[in-house]
Amino acid sequence: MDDSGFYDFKITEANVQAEWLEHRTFDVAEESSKPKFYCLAMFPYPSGRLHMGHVRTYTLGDVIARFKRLQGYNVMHPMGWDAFGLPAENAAIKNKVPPARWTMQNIEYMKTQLQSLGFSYDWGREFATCDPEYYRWEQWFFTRMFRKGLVYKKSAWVNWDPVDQTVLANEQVIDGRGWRSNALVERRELAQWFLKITDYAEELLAKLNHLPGWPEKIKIMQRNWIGRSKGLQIKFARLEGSAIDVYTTRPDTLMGVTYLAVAPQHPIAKEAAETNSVIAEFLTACNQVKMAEADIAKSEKKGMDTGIIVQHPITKEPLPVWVANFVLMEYGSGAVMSVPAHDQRDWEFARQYNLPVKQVIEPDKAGECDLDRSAFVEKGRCINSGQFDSLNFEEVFDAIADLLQSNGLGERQVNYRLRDWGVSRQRYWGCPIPIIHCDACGAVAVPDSDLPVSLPTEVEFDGVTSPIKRMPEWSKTICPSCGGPAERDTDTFDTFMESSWYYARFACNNLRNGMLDDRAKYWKSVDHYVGGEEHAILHLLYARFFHKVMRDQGLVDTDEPFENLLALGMVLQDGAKMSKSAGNAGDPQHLLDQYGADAVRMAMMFAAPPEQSFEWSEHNVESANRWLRSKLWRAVILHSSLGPVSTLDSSSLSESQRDMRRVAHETLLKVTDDYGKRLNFNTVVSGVMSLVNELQKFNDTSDQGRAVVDEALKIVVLVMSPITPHICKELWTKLGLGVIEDAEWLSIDQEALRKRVVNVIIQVNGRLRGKLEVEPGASKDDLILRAGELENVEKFLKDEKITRIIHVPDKLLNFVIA
RNA sequence: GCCGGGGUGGCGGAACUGGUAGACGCGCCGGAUUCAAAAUCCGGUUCCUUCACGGGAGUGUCGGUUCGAUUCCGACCCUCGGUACCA
Repeated sequence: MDDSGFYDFKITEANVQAEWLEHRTFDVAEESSKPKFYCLAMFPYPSGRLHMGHVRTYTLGDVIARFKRLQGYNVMHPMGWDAFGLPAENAAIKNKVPPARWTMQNIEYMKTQLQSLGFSYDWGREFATCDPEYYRWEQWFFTRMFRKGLVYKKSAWVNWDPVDQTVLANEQVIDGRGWRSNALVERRELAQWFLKITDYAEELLAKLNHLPGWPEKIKIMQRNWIGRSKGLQIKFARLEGSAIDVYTTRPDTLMGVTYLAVAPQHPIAKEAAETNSVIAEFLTACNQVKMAEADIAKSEKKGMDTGIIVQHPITKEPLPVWVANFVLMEYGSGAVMSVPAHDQRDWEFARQYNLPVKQVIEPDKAGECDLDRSAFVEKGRCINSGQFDSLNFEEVFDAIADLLQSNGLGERQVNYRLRDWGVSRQRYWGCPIPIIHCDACGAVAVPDSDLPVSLPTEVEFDGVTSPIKRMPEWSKTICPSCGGPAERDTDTFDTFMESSWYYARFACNNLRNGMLDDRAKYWKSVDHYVGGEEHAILHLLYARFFHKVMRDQGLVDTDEPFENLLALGMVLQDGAKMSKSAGNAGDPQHLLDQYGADAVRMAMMFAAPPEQSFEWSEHNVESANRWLRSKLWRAVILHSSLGPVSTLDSSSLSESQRDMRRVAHETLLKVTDDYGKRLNFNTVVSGVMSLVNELQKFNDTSDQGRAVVDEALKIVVLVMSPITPHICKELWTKLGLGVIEDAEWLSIDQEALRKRVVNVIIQVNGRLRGKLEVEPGASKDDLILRAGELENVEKFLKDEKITRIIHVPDKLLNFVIA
């Protein structure tokens, strides 16, 4: 680190990080004259070691936080741990370590890794979600929702491993078998707690339109996920027994229904199975596919006639009821009316089982409609529909809705694809559900004074049964309502619960007597949220839901948790995402040791724009390290070794000095836009590299030449500092500019941007035929004259008739010939 | 299956509003420096064609709009993410 030449990242990075820690440089408080800026990257699951996906997320978050800090904001940039989850249980089985201990060890190690990457966190705000001081407020909040009627219990299906006698996550079911036992999984029904997220469906949908800072693609995905639709709920009566309800968005095709299809889990299917062993076998087979929509949708479509007959609500004709493996019990009422002529899936099913196809819609215009080849799924006009013939979609929708409504067989309904959020997990390593079951009083919320319901941590964990399910000393308790003997709920929460409100808790992580206080109102919503695109739906939707419930509880006073969202593409390894389950591929540690944090950060930022997925290659770290020491470091050292610099006098510069200065300010303009608006940090790096290349060529050691270099280097070091903060802090000092964390972003000199000459391209029929270097603002006529003199242009215009000449000022001249 | 992305040299990517395709970096090739090496520096590098100037082709595939398309439109192929118990 001496002025004679070499840059030793090990010494500089260690010193700089020690200084940040010692001075608590990035600690932040609420009182400030500056505007607040809350920058947050999705906190990690402490899986053991960081992988390159983490490095990408946290570097991007850090770059934004540091940039905003330089722009004069009071920046909160916290970090914590999403500490509950399945991998801890898996590790506990494998290594015979209790999940809590394994988790805390991981946190300890990963924290050192984050610190060695030089992130500007306010570590005073750190917490882990497995800390009872955190999850007690989650339990408290759940009991508020419970009281408000936002919580209910119903039975729901889970993957059941019949050998290990345990519930399996979808991830743990591989090719239909339990991952450890290899047994064929079955579905089982269990009583579980649900949160009424559907009560907020309308607002969750509507408020997407008030999130201009979110990528359009994420909003589209959420809209589709919520899946609002307008349709009819229709009753198909049976001769005996209760009617079957179906929901349809296409009542215009009601006259074309030829059968009904119900889910294998539908009561009707079960009823049919009672007297028919073949159906019973079929249902068993259907229940051996795991509980994942993708698997259900991809499996071969199969069905069976249940023998049950229903009546068409208008024609009163008898219709058979089939059970079909592709009908989802969770959506709508678990039964659908099938219109093979106008629904592709029904059409395929009808062909497969020789069910009748009845066309009731014809194309409006002379369109394509060949029912021998496929269903006609577009909207059109009714035919073969009796009284509804010739009506269009809207007309028949209303006519049928009115008719069914008047005879009590149907009603208009707005439906959502979004389902209520099942939060019960039959696992150990999670937040205990604060409910007590009493034979006399039913489910009773644990009173505030008894919170938290703590999870015992020193446990024997065999991976099959959750320890708290076989610890009567833990689960046996007294009913808070009647004082009689009662039992605790031994399920734990879905870990998405913890990550649905952690961002708010960072504002007041040390609050002992409440979930949130006024500090959460000071920090308001997260200004910039950074995280992987894989969270586009579930995590982000659940957090949006929680935020609205917290708002209605008076805990926060904004409508949305995340104002701006940066949804990062995946860091791929061998074409797939890096993850805990993939064995923590891509540990950055050896790269940090060999090339340093700045090089790792820079390589990651340079590799690709944030929203794009890319295949990680370690090689770039070496070249980043090379650039930092042999280009950046050397340029500054070379410059400062020549001694003091005089003041820049922009009016007395030579042409080449003015050009050099223009490039510097153009770069500043570009990177300011890249940082602030475009969020493309790869082009920040390439822009700075270009500028440094230009500076190297410039090589002007005159008085004003050095002043130009001095200004340019100041720009280089400051704009690189969010990405490579350690070396830039050192170089900022060497340029005699003080403490870089206290610096302000530089302003652009508009005068310096003015161009002496511009390049105008000359085209013939849109093809490049020549170039002209002219003064800015050259007229079209002038350009035509000078372009005609170019030999290569003349060659193409000779003997041709020019029909048009297109002129884009200071850019292009295009001769159009016949 | 469904929803949402992506596809540009040997590789990562750039081209921001329809206007010079391939910036910047890696790799590779050639050279300088060196006793030699490392490090560093200089030059070249989409493909075909040409001694050269130049010309032709080219941004997943096919088609369309336009004076001009990586950019807009249509169809298709491949690939990645999500698909409600991985987080």
